[in-house]
Amino acid sequence: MGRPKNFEPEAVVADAMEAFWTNGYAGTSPADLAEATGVAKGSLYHSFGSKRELFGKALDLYDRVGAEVTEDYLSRPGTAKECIRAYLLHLVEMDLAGPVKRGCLVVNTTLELAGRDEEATKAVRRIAQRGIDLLAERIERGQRDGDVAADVDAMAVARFLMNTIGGLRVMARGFDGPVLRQVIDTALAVF
Amino acid sequence: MGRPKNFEPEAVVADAMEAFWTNGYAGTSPADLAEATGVAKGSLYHSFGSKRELFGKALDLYDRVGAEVTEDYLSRPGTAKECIRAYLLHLVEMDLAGPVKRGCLVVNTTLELAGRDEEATKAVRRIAQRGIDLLAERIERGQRDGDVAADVDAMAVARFLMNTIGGLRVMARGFDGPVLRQVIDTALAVF
DNA sequence: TCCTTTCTTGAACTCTAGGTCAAAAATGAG
DNA sequence: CTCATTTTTGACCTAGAGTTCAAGAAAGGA
Repeated sequence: MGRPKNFEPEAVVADAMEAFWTNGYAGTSPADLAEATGVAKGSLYHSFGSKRELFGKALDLYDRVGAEVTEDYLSRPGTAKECIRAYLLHLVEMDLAGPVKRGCLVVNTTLELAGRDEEATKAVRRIAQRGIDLLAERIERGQRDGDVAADVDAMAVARFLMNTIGGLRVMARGFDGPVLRQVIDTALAVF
Repeated sequence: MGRPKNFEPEAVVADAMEAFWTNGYAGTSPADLAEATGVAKGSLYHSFGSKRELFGKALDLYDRVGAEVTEDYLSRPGTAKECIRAYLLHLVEMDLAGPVKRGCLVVNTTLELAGRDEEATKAVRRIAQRGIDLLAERIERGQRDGDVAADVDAMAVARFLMNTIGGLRVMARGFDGPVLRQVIDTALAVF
């Protein structure tokens, strides 16, 4: 019973995610969130408790979607290197697609909140680790399939690739497509 | 004539740089700056015009010091790869040394302001480009010295290395020394 | 000495962030 | 229909950000 909700919480979280992604955590005010979601400030607080909690849900959503995309790219046909190249190129294209360069919510959050916000620190660390694990698994599969040399240290390369992704997310703010694609080509030469 | 300044502008800029570096641009209030520099708010505004202008000077100082360190490491004896490895290890050590993980002011600024602040966008882009140029020069020297293969694309590798540095600055927020050093080892295998 | 100039400082001001709240509006239960 | 329950909303509140300013202090020049 009681008055029914006027909005879909999932949709509101998605809208909030877009706002945080574009303007950062501190850069997104409750008023901004109200406008972005179409839900009044008071209602947002009633439903989500605080700006910080809503941000937590937004980061979770970002992570879920991102993990899905990663798994999709890494399970496509082709060698490990082909899959990973396609995945990295996709990330760069996404970064450059929009009119506003907003980078990656996880990287942005890492730099804005890691070290200052306990929960955010753990969250971004967990998300990065999962990305590394997915990459390592794909490289190991490549070794079983015979398209990656057996003496490659899969975990080391996976960590390196995650580092490269982080770098691309920074570089994408100031460099253009050709430069970023050249970085990808150079990075993939390590294995 | 007139009353003499009570402080050394350079020292104040250095203190302000530390504050911005630790807490970010938005995260550092005029009150914080007054405390960090030991100069009253009004005086800071009198001398520097605005928080944004003071930040500009702080970023400039950071850049000058950083370029000096880079040039120092790259001009030390040894092969190109040895110099660059020492330089990257130094960056990681600096990142991990302090009790607070503050990363790199340029990377932090890139993610916080690039795209929102015209001048900051140009500044970080210029700083990154100079880093790339210094790395490319050192690699070319390595080719002349015979310690880097002649068929290496120096500019491509330099861009890749700058990307790796950016990545390390992100990863350093959540991963420990051994992981970061492994990333460096893996990255240096490209040339 | 007095004047001009430049610097120093805390008080004061405006604006916004982040959050709370009370009153009104929808529901289903009885 | 009335009630209990839950949601909706803008008004309201407090704290702090970023900036301006007026009053005073420290110099050198006439």
